Amino acid sequence: MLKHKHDHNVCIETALEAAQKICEKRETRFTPLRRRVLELVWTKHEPITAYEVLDLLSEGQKRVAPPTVYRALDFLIEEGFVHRIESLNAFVGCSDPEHKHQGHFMICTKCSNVTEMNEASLHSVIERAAKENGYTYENSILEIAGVCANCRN
Amino acid sequence: MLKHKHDHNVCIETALEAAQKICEKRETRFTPLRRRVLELVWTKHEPITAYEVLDLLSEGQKRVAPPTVYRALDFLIEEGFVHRIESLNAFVGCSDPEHKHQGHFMICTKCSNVTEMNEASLHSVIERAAKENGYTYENSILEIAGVCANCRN
DNA sequence: GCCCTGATTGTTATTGAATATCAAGTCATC
DNA sequence: GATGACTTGATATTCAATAACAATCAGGGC
Ligand SMILES: [Zn+2]
Ligand SMILES: [Zn+2]
Ligand SMILES: [Zn+2]
Ligand SMILES: [Zn+2]
Repeated sequence: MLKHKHDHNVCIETALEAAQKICEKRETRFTPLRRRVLELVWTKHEPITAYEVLDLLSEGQKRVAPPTVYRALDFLIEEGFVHRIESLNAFVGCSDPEHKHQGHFMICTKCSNVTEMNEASLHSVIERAAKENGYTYENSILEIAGVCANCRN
Repeated sequence: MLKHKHDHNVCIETALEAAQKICEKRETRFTPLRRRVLELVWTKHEPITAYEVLDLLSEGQKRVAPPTVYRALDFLIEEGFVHRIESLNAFVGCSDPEHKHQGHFMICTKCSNVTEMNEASLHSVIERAAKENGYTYENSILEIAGVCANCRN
C-alpha cells in the first residue's frame, strides 16, 4: 500500500511464488513468458501499460510484437493475477490472487499510486443496486480518482 | 429506460432542447456541429463509439477527421450532455444534463442497453470508501455488467 | 522412439482510439 | 475593418488492441 516504505522485491517474489502455486493447483501453465510478464507488471505498484511492458520485455533482445504481450496479459487476468484499470488503459498486479474477483480501485491523481479495495460492503451495495435496477449481476468495475494521503501534504 | 417501448425521437428532441437552453444559460456555444454530434450520440440508447459517430457524421459529405468528432465530444462531456463508458470506449447521452455529475452505469451484456443510475446512496458509499482509504475524493466511474430484465426471459 | 493433438509463441498486417500540430474560418468587440 | 479569442479543418502520428497464419513445444498413445 505505502509504496515508499517497503522492499518491493519482496512484493514481486511473493506474487510470483503465489502465481506459481496457484497454476500448479489449477493445472494451468505458468510459462517463462507469462512469469516474466507478471514480473514486469509488478516492477512498480503503479499501473503499467501494455506497451511499457512490451518495451521492457524487448530490452536486450529482438523486439517482441504486441500479441505476445497481450496474450500473456489475457492469461494473467484470466487467472486473477493482474487487473486491468479501464480508465487508464493499464494493468496492475493483484495482491490477493487466491480468490478470483475483479478489482475495485482508488487511483491517486498526483502520484498514480493505486489501492485495491477488497471491501465486502462495497461489493454488496453494488450487487444490490444491480438487482434493484432489474439486472442479473455479472461483474463490475469501480475506479475512484482522488488524492492519496501521501500526496495531500 | 425500456428502449423498445417508446418514441425515441422524443428522447432526441428533448435532449437537444435541454442542451440548447443550458448552453444559453451558461453562455457556451452550442454550434451546429456540436448539436449534430449530440444528435448522433442520441440516435440510439446504446453506447456509440467515436468512430461510429464519425461515420454517421461523414455520410453524404466529405469525410470528417477524428479531431472534429473528439473535440465535439469533449465539449459535450464537459457540459455534462454526454458520458463516456470506459469499459466500452463508447459514449452515451445523459438524460439528466441539468446537474453536472459523472455517471454510474449498468450495461446489459446481451442487448448493450445502458441504464444510468442516479442513486445518492451509491454515491455516498463510494465517497465514504474513498475517505476510509485516506483519499480525497475527486470522481469515480462505476460500470456494472449484467443481464437486463428484458433479456432474461 | 515416433506420430498425433492441442496449446503456446512468433510474425506480419491491420484496425481502432486518441492526440499533436498548424492552417483557415468565424464572430464579437473595439 | 482590424484585433483577438474561439472554433473547425486538415495532415500526421502515436498508442491500444486484434486478426490471421506459421512455427514451435509439451504430453499422451502407439
Ligand atoms: Zn511493493
Ligand atoms: Zn498519491
Ligand atoms: Zn448522466
Ligand atoms: Zn438487455
